[in-house]
Amino acid sequence: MTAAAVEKRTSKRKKPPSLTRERIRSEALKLIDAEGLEAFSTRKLGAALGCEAMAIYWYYPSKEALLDAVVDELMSRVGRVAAPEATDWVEALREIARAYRGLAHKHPNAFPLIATRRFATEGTFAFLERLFELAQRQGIDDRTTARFFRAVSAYCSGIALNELAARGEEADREVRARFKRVSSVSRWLEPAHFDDLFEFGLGVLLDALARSVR
Amino acid sequence: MTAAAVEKRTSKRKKPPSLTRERIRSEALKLIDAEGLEAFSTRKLGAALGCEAMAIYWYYPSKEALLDAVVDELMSRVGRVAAPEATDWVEALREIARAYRGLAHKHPNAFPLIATRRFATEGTFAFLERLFELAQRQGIDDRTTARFFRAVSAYCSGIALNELAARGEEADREVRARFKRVSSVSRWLEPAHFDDLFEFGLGVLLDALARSVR
DNA sequence: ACCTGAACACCGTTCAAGT
DNA sequence: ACCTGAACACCGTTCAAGT
Repeated sequence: MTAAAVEKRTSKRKKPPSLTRERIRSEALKLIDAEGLEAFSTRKLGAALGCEAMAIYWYYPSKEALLDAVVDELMSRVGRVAAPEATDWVEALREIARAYRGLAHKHPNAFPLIATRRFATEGTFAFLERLFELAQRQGIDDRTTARFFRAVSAYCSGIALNELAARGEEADREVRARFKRVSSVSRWLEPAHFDDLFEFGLGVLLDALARSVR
Repeated sequence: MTAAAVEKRTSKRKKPPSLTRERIRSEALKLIDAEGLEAFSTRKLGAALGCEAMAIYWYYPSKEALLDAVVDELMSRVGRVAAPEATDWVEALREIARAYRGLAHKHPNAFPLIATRRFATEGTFAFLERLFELAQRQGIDDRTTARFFRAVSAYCSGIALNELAARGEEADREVRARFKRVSSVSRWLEPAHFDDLFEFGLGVLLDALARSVR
């Protein structure tokens, strides 16, 4: 497309908006990733977008609504990464659990948003719909689906939050040293064992699911 | 004690401070319970205590440190409620899990603090020390102790956060209605089933623990 | 030792105004 | 329709000063 054609196009539709909901949302996530949730503000986001902070309010009614949109995008990603298609429900749940925890590692600053916010946006529902469809095709009743889904998702949220909170816990090492048994057991709770700890609890839950499906 | 005696006492020690770490901490919790975490500020806390906001900084280095102290108090309470003395470790863990979830219901506004903050204060350690001592007396090795402790505590954090986030989720009912399977499974995820869902997942984890102990 | 008060560098959001 | 700019009512924290 020539420069003239572009010119003609853009001059026809009076002028395209420089902001979009998507651009704001993804810039918000980038800022949160870079500087943390506490440091994130609509004013800084405005600066990053090259506009006044108030311009954002034309696209989102509040900062809270914008954060919901960020969560929605991240949750949709979990759904895409772990497409529950060919496998059985136990394995689909395992993949999703891993992808969900992976999200916590990829976006440590944004993850607390997901874990504390209500799990009820468009993108989240779309993803759950496919997951629950698969359960039905496997002949798993709704109650069992609900129970294991809740157990696994709660477990993953908790584990991930725990892992994130453990960053910089070395500072507490001296106070912990005064508690003999805590020190002893804590050896197994260190970051080096995070993968093992996660898979262990997940295995316990999914083994029970596998037994109850058969 | 007569008024004169009181007068003599207080005049001897030049003047007792009107603030203490404990008074500030418990007033902070009261404010968070009443108005929520977002609305909580050092300035409002100052007003509630009858002093300038800045007076708090003589007792705590920052708002963050004060919130850590609030978490510490709440965690110590869980330890006291569920005194792991006479029972075996499986049942001790079950009681603690219930007490921990109970905390979320008693202090819904403060609970996210506990779940997202590092689990490493004086009061928390004192409580864990007793819990891990009990595990040792039962002959449970440190690795198994660590694995199940982590699994159960992560599960409880996640479940509790989930339950709190579900408050006011009725607003999302219309969007959920467009997803057939989500609607169907969600019937079992409603507040009426929260107790059942919690006990179900907890049971799965603790049954596995009971098996591995024997 | 314990607390005040002014000040600094921020917030989210409303609202009238610009283009 | 889309964005600006001033304004309002807040924040956490520093620091000098008071008692």
